[in-house]
Amino acid sequence: MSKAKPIDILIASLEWLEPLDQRDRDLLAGLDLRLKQFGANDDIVRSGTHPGESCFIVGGFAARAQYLADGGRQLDQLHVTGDFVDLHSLHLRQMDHSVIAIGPCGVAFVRHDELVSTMAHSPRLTWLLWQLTVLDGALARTWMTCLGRRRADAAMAHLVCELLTRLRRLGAAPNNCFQFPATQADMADMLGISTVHINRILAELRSRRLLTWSRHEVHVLDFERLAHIADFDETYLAPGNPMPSRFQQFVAT
Amino acid sequence: MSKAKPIDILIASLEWLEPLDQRDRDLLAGLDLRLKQFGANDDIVRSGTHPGESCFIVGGFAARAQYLADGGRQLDQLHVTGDFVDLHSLHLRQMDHSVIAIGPCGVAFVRHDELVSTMAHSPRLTWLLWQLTVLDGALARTWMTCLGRRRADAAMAHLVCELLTRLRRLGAAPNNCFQFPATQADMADMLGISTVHINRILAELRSRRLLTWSRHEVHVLDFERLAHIADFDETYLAPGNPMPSRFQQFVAT
DNA sequence: CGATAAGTTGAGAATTATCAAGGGGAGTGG
DNA sequence: CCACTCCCCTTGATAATTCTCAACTTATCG
Repeated sequence: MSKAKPIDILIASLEWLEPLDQRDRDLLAGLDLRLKQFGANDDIVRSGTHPGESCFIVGGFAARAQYLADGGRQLDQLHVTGDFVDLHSLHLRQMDHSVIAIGPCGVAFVRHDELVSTMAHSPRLTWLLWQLTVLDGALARTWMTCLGRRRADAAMAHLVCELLTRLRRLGAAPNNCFQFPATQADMADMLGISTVHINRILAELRSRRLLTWSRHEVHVLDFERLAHIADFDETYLAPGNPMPSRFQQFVAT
Repeated sequence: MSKAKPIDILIASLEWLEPLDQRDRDLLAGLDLRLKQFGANDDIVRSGTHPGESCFIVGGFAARAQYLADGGRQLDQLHVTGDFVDLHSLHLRQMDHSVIAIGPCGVAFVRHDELVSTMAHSPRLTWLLWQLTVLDGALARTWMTCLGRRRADAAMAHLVCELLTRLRRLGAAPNNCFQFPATQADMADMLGISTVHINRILAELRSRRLLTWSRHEVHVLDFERLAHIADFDETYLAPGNPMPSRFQQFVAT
C-alpha cells in the first residue's frame, strides 16, 4: 500500500495524537518488528490464546471478531492502516476475541517485552499507548449504539461515514472514494444483520444516490445526507488529551 | 451499601487484579475524594463535557449512555460497586457518553491532577488503571456481541449471567439473589429493544423457571441453564496480566 | 388516598431472517 | 481462448422477531 517504512506508519499515527520528541521517535525506530502479510479472513491474532506480541496495521483492514457457539460471529471493530489493533493482548491473560484480516492486510508485530521496555523509558509513549486503547473504547461504544438503537440503513450509513472520516485523515479517500475489500457477509457480521438484508440496504442507498459500492470500491456521493441519516457526529473520532506534565515526574522519582 | 471506606472499595477492586504494596495503598489513601450520592437517572458525568475529575462507584449501579438525535438512548455498559467508571475522561477531550445512575448510586470523584501525580509515583498503579480501561473494553465487546448476534432472550440471559458473576465476586449475591434497581425501560435501552419486548422476555424466562425479577430483586433460579441459553463464557471477566517487571524500570531512568 | 411511575397484555404493523434459486466475475486448467 | 468452478452478489417469497400503539393493572411514595 504505502511506501513508508512500517514504523513510520505507527509514528505518524501517534503524532496525530500529540507531537513526539526525537527521543521517542528513536525509541520507536529501535523496535524490532516482525512483518507479515495476511489474506482475507486469516486470523491475525486468535481468540483464546495468550500472545507474546502486539501488532499494528501497516496496510489494509482488520476487524475484531467474537465467535458464538452456533457458528455465528460478531465483528465489533474495524481497523485501518496505522491502528495499533492489538495493544489489548499486553493486558489480557487470554484473548477474548480474534483479530482477522478484511482483505489483504499487512501487519507488524512487536514483542511485549520490547514494548514494555520502550514505555519504561518514555512516559509520553506510555500515555499515548494507553490513550489509544481508550479511544478504541469510544469507537466501540458508538458502534454499540449503531447495533442497539439504529435501524440497519442508519447503521450502515454510520459505518460508511466513520470509515470515510478515518480514511480521509490518512489521505486514503480522495474524492470520497476508497478501496474496501469487505464482502457483504463481512458487513452483515459487523452490523449484526443478515447478508441478504445488507444487500437490500445497499441497493436502497445506491438507489437514493447516496453511495456506490462495487468491486470493493466505495464511493460516497452525498456525505451530508448520509451523515444525516446516520445521525453521525464525528467528535468521538478526535484525539485525546495530551500527556499532563505531572505524568512526566515519575522519571525523576 | 457497604461499611467500608470509599478508598478501600477502590483498593479492593485493584487488588483483585494484582496485590499492591503498602506504598501504593498509602498513595491511594492520600487521595482527596469528593463523595456524592445520585438518584435514578441522574447524570454522574455528562456527555459533551470535559471533566476535571474521574470517578468510581462506591455503592449501587451506573451505566454509560449515548443519546441519539431522536431522543433514544443506548446504555452500553453497566457498572457495579468498585468500578472506576470514568477513567476515560482522563484521556478524552470531550465525553462521548454520559455516565448515569441506575437507581441510588454513591460515587467518589478524584481530581485528574491528583490521579496523575499518584500514577507518576507508581508504575504499578499506572499499569493497573490502564488495565481497567482495557478490561472495560472486553466487557464492551461481549455486550456488542449480545446486541448484534443474540436474540433478545439470549441477550437478556447473558446480561443476567454477567451481572451475577460480577456481584458474586463482591459477595453481593448470596443465594444467586441480588438487588438491581434497573427498570424495564432501562433494560430496553441496554439490550437495544423495546420496553414491551423486555417485559415479554422476562415473562418467558420466569415461566421457564430460570429466574424471578420483581421489586428490584433478581433471583437466578437456574444459572446453568441460563448460561447455556446465553452461550455465556466468563473468561472475559478475568483479571489481566500483572505488571511486567520491566515496566518498573522507568523509576530508575 | 391520590398521583405518578412502572409493569402487563393484546392486536396489528414494521423490520429483519430464512430459504431458495439464479446471475456475474475472477481465476484455473484444459 | 474456452469451459468450469467457486464465491459473491442479487432477487423473490415466506416466516420469525420485534415494534408501536393503546389500554389497563399494579406498585410506590408523599
